[in-house]
Amino acid sequence: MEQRPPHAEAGARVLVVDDDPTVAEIVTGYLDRAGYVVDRAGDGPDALARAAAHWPDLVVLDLMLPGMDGLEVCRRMRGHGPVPVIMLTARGDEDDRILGLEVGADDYVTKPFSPRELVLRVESVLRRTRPAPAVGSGLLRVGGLAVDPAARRATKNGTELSLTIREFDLLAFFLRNPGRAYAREELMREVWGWDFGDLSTVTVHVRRLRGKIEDDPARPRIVQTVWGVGYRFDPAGTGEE
Amino acid sequence: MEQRPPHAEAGARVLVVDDDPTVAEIVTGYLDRAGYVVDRAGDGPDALARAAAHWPDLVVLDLMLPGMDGLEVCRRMRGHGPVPVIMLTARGDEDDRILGLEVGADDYVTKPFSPRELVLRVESVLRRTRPAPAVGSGLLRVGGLAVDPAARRATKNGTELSLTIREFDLLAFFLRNPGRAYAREELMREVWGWDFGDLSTVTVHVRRLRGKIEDDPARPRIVQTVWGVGYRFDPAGTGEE
DNA sequence: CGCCGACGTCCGTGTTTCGTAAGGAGCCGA
DNA sequence: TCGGCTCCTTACGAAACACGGACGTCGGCG
Repeated sequence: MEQRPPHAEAGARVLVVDDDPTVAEIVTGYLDRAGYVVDRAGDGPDALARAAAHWPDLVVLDLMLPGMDGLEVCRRMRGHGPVPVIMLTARGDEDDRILGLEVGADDYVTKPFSPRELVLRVESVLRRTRPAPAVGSGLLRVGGLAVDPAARRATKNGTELSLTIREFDLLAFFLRNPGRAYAREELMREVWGWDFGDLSTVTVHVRRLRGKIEDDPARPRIVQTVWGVGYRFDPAGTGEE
Repeated sequence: MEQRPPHAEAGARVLVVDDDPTVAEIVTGYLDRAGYVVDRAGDGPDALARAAAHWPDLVVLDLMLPGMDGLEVCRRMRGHGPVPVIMLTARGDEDDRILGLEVGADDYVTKPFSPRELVLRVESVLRRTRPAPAVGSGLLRVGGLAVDPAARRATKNGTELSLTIREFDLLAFFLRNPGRAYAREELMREVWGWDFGDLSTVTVHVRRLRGKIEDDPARPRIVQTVWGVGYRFDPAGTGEE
């Protein structure tokens, strides 16, 4: 009995975010049997962390979450890269629907829902967005720096850089948002997905990144320090060709 | 029937380089229907010649070409001028990806690919490489002075000013409210966010700012003193060009 | 089990920036 | 011209800040 639906992309990665263990369990079970690789998260920060570790092909997102709500999670996720999102909303709550669509959800399912319906929607959205997982997620290139988010590779002037996960994400974020100054808090939120924590963590990772991409790490030109504010990625600092 | 997708840059010129007539035909067809002006070349020299005749806005380049290969074509093309390039590579060939990164492709598509995906990538790259002119993006400009709050950069007649936080905020406030006179109390409230404090603080910072932006700090023309009142930012004083 | 890399945290240090004080110069009205 | 008030200028101590080095932990891998 071929249980796998015709359009289930083999091994597409789905991240399920719901604070209700029962719901998450059922949904996970169905998606798993449908042939997807399923990851689970119980709240917003958890979701962002897991997404950072393994970028999902689609996110099933409960609108109501403890702490950071679904809209916020969706917005931040989109900050890292384009990803289709299916929202789970309270029954017939029109406001929720509107909010969901505004924030850019690709579809929504109202509770209570049938798990089979959800699976169908997942398939549908994946089919719809499949040819374009790369709109905006293509190669990032600024000056002599190139980052390939899909392959998780980065090069400078043609030579490959060996970056750690954090360094890579940090650099990728900078390439996606060149020229702007970011406070450590923002970087911590956008790259780490944390709302709190020691900000010196950011400082240290910036230093480590600099050590790998700057010609003279003591006098950085690519990732500049904005005194009293944070850091800024300067496109002009990347050794142009 | 308006077939043109919303994001097609009107009449952008795309050069398709592929030695396989079938592939070239299909790609050309899709790009043409998407609203682009498409040119075709079957090999390297041909591509260079056509590029010389009509410089393209973007090149879709097969990596495998008879004679001169895609990397060489890309390199030579770049020698004549900056142009975005999308590489067509063999499926999942990691080496090709690396090569694409090194040689400076802006994106790559692995064969076999869906023509629709290619069109989306073309749009994406064109959108990316043609950054919208920063109009209404919060950039403040008066005369020769320019302040970019997001980047936290300030320039005078094109040369960068190195301002401290307070100086920057002060200047930004002035640029946002030109021509009006402000009491020290107001500046302290608006820029510092304090309702109390030594007003000489404002005086000193105004002086420091003057030292960095005035041609002759002893006879300030940009930030003028309004006797018995406070200070006024005078647009006419900014060295217009 | 031990090794090693990645990560987050902490601390000492040098530098930058800030706020205030104080003396001198400038402006204004009598 | 003089006195009073305002503004300019300089200087300085204190605080804030960024940086580099180092350490302990955790997890993966041999």
